[in-house]
This record gives sequence, C-alpha cells and structure tokens, in this order.
Amino acid sequence: MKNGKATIHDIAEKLQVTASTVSRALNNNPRISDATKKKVLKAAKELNYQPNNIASALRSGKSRLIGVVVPTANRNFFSSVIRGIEEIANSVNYKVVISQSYDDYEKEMQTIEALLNVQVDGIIASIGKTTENVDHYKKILKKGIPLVLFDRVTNELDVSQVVIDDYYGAFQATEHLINEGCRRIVHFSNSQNINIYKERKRGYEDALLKHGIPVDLELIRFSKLQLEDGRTSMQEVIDAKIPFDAVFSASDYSIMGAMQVLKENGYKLPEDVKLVGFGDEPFTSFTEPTLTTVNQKSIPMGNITAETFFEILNQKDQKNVISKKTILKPELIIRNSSLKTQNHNSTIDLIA
Amino acid sequence: MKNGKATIHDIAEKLQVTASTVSRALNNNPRISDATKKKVLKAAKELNYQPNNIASALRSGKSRLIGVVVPTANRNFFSSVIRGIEEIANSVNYKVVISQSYDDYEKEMQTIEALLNVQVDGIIASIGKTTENVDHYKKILKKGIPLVLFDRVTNELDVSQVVIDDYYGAFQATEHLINEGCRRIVHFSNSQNINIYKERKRGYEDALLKHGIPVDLELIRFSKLQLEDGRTSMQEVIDAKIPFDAVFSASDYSIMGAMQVLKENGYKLPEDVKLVGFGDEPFTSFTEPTLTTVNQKSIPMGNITAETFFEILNQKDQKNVISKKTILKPELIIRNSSLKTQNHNSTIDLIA
DNA sequence: TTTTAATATGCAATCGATTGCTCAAATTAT
DNA sequence: ATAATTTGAGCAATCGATTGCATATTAAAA
Repeated sequence: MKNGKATIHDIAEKLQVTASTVSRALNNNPRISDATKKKVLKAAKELNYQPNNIASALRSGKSRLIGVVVPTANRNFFSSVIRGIEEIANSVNYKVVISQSYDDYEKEMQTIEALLNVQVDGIIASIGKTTENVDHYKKILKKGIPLVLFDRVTNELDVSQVVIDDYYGAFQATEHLINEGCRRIVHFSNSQNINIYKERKRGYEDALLKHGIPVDLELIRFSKLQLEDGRTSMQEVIDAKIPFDAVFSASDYSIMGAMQVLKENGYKLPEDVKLVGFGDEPFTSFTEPTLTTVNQKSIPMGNITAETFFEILNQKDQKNVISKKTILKPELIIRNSSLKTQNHNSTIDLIA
Repeated sequence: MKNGKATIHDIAEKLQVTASTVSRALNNNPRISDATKKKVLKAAKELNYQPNNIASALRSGKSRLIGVVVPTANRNFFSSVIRGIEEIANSVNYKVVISQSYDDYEKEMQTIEALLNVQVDGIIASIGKTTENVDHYKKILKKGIPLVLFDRVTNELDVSQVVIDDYYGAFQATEHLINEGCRRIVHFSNSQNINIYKERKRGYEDALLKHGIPVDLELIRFSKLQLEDGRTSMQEVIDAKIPFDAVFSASDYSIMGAMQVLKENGYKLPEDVKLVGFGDEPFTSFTEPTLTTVNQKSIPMGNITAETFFEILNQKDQKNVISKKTILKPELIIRNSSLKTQNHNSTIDLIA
C-alpha cells in the first residue's frame, strides 16, 4: 500500500483472504457470503480504497467512458444534449468524454481517433457540417464499437440515430407564419447535403404548397447560416427588391442577422416582416421583438440517445444489433417576432 | 491477434523479437537500433497496430487524460477556455475530459471523485458559485495530483491559478462610463465570497473614488446575476426612485435583464441610461443597442492554464511545486450601449 | 451413513505495455 | 591481442483487477 493507495490486495491481506474474494465481494458476486462482503466493505472503507478503473478496464475491456463528439459544446442545443446524455450515463456509473470537432472534417477524424485511443466503450456523435465522407465512422463500427448518432446524422451508416422531426418543425413554423397572414416567406437554408437543412426546407415548401402558395426559388437563400450570413442574405433580398413579408430561417443565428439588417433598413418588426428562427437559443428571448423559434428538445434528445446507446452496449452480439431511428417532435415557441398582434408581456416568455 | 486488435506481442512475433524490444522501439528508446525501430514501425503499420492506452496507463501510471471541471460548458467564456486548453493538451497528445458542475456543490464533488476514478493525470478547474468548502480540492492535492484553477479561484488553496484582472476590467469599464458623463452608476454584483465579484466591485468603487464620486451603497445590487435577477434589480432601483444614469453589471446576463426592464419602462438607451456588461458573450453584439462589455481573454486563458498545468505535471517532485498566479488583462469592448454619441455602423462590431 | 449438491473461497492466468536487470555481441582502448 | 566499454536486445516482474477452474466445507438428499 505504498503511495497511500490501497488495492484489493491490501484489503485481502488485512482480512486474510485472497484478492479474488475481495474483488468478488466488491462486485457483489453471489458466490461470496454476506458476512465476507460486509467485512470487505468495511475494510475497504477503512483503508479508503478507491478502485483502479484502469486496471479494471484493462482486464474487463470496459473503460466506462463514452466519447461524445459534437461540433461545439458552446451551443445551447449541443450542451443541453450533452447534459441529457450525462444524466443517463452518470446514473449507470459511466463518464462522458466530450470532444469538439469545431465542424472541421480533419479535427473530427482526429478526435475520433483520439477517443478510440483512450479506449472509450462507445461513441455518440453529431456529424460536422463539413463532413461528407464518413469512413472514419465506419471504422468505429468495424471495430465493433457501439455508435449512436444524433441530430446531424447520415444515411450512409447503418446505425441507431436520434433526431428531431425537422420537417415537422419547419412545417409548423411556416404554417404559423402563413396563419399570421404571410405569403412571401423567405427561407434561409444551408447545404442540402446536410440532412437537417434539407428536411427543414422540405417542411417549409410543403407548408406553402398545402396553403396553395407557390414555392419561389428567389426566396430561398443558402449560406452557412451564421449571423453574418443572415445579414448578407437579407441584404441581398432587400437589394434585389424581391417582395417578402416574413423570414423563416433554419438557424437562430442567421435570423438574428436578418433582424439587424431589417431594422437598419427601417423595417418595423413584426408589422412589416415577421420572423421565425430554429433552435431556441437562449438569446432568442432577449431580442426585440422576442423571437419565435423552434425548440429542439435537446435534453430529452440526450436522454434518449444515451438510452439507445446503452441498449446497444448491453447487447451480447454487436453484429446483430438492429439500428433504430428515434424521431422527436420539436416544439414551436411562439414569441413576438411572428405575431400579427404583439404580446407585450414579454415576462411570460422569460419564465416559460 | 484475436479480435483484429494487434498488440506489441503480435509485432514481436512477426519480427521474431521480444515485446520489450517492440515497446522500446515504439517509444523511440535510444537503446534500440535504428534498423530495428524502422522494422517495428513498418510492422506496426502493416498490422494496423493501435496502442492500448489502458494497458500503458496501468503500467506507467499515466492516463494522458486531464479532467477539466467547469460550471457549464454552455457559456462562451468556459467553452473558449476549454478550447484553449485543448489546443495545448492535444499538441502533447493529451485528451481532455470535460465535466460540468452546473454550479452545484454536490455535483462538483461527485464529478471530481469521478474524474479521479478514471485516473486523470491532473485536474483543471473553475470553482462553482455555490462552493464554499474546498476540501474536495484539497483531496486532489493530497493525492499528489496536479491541480490548476482558472477564473473562479480561491485563496484557500495553495495552487497555481490563472485569472483575469477583474479589478482592472471593472475599473476600466466604470471609468469609461464616467468619461461618458455618468455619475450615478448602478452596479450589479454577486456574493462577495466569490473572488471575481469582489474584485469587480472593488474596481468599480475605486474608479468612482478616483474621479471624486462617492460610492452610494444604494446603487449596488447583489444577486445571482442571471437575466431574471437583472430584471428584478433594475426594477427595484427604478421603483425606489433612486436616481441613476448608468449600469455596470458584473455579468452580461443581468445587464441584459436590465436592458429589457429599462426599455419596458420607457428609458431611451443609451441616451437616458448607459450600460456596460462583463463577459463578452456573443449575444452582446446582437442587442439593441449593442452592448459594451469586458472581454475575458478566454482562449489565451485556456492556453496559459494548460501550459501551467503541464509545467507542474512535468515536475519530478510534486510536493515542491511552486504555485504561481498568472493574471491576464481583460479588454473593454466598447459598443453602443455606453456611448454619448452613438456609433451607427454596427457592422464594425460584428466583424471585429 | 454415504452420496449429491450447494456454498464459499482460493489459485493462477490474464489483460497489454513498461522497465530494471542481465547478458551477448560489437566496438574501442590499451 | 586482451581488457574495457558501448550497444542492442531479451527475461521476467509488474501495474491492479477480473475470472475460469479447482477445492474445501457444509448442508441436504438418499
């Protein structure tokens, strides 16, 4: 027991039993009598025994670590999903290693490599925006390591996924604008290679069609959806003198940029133009007017993702795992930016 | 080589040498000839050898993992610091395990326990707001495990720390408001047990005193500094009919709440009241008017924290480590909310 | 009473990499 | 040419926990 760290051997010696017995007792193995278990537990406490997870991991092949790959933790959505994952993981004594890909393909590959190197028991990931080749994910599967994707998924991989119904969210958002009287709704989207944006655009289009409004391609603007992109896209539409009475953006950030530009150009919000974003970032309740947006159910998504992960992990035969796709319904959060008649009691939004 | 995973033994067998030789060759040990090293490297590549970090960790006692404890990753400041830490850590082949304490004392203790359990080589932490007893941190030190604190630090621990000069930041901010003509500056602060808030308050007071303005305790409001707290505090000041012409908040969130309440009460910003926040959260450039705030140099802080960490880690004798405190100068980001004459070209702020 | 089961524990190998020590071969010095 | 040194590599223990198999003890069944 040098270095102050007690091992099962120290406990064993103290109790004049073998390390195997101690190990089994600590793991509550039924082959050990209750009396012995009690003694072992007592001695463990006395010696301030802390199990060495690394030794355990080496022998058992389980590190009790889950690697979580997200584009960035600095985004309400992702950090909430992580929180949801942690809740479940911690409850079964697993730790989460968070890795950020910064939406960079190279970094994403490296980070996965690094996670595999620290011997995580499995990986939960949301694919970066610039990632088009998913071979690095295939590598995970080839090693027989559980993989679950959430939100930014791909169809090229036969793995379990948890997503929100982007189509539904966009449909609701667009229909809401239509119900508020809008007919010329601008839509900000991103690359159609990214599933979520494709789906959101489809929801937008279908809502228009349902209400007999033609889809005008001039109104659909593609960009990376950052704040600055929203500014640019909005300015372009204004400069081109394309008539419009609303904007539905696939991202809260770009709708933010649009809001700024609209104000700078003297538009009255929401009277002249109504706005709806996507993501329910915290700042959407700070803006003026407060922003209507789509909430992505991030914590439940994290919970479900983790649960799905553990289902797979606990399966004996990793090859015969059946992939399942869970689709969550997002929720339209109606605030002032999209309403015909403004709700001035903004406090309600903040408490809700 | 069952299970597709090659070990050093597989390489050894293929090359008809021993595992020791392979291990030394891979670790570039000078006792191995270049010819052998080359062969080993080649064979390793052929067999697609991936070192088993767990085995290595068990034997060497090094997991190449750093535990990072933050209140929440979902905060621009913290996620940027983490990014800064990762940059350095990854460059020396270390991984970062991020743990969130959610500003909860219990969770903080648990999370540290969990990190020690996964055998991290050291811990970098920012102390939670509700934490007053730091015994759990002492425990880390007692185990001889390197610990570095950043931003939310404590004097009760003899460890290296990296902080920003909160006093300086607050002083600059307050002096700026004074220079813009303000004399009755409200200050939002948090518990004075938390160092950073104490320092910010001190900076505020000293700036006032320097300019011959008395410190009026009625103007200083204590809260948890969330958005809602900012609303409440602001409303209280207004209701109490205390005259004021500016607000300097120790947090961007509460200044946000103040901004909302001021607008709701018909104040013109920045003409009637000037505002300065602290933190440079991304949303501060979205608001209207855009918010003057204090940037905390988060990425450099992360870099320096990690560098300090590795200096300690590489020290032979953990007991004789000399703690050092690095203090970074924050930067006042001047935007429209604090200016006498408004700058209407808000794009400049956004690009900067 | 003898046999059969069940119960409780021990023995020893194992996970994969590292490392102190030993030793043979090659090189240099005397 | 012999001794001294350097170089390159092997042997075997080790890190701490787990686990298949064997064994001893006790209880139940025949």
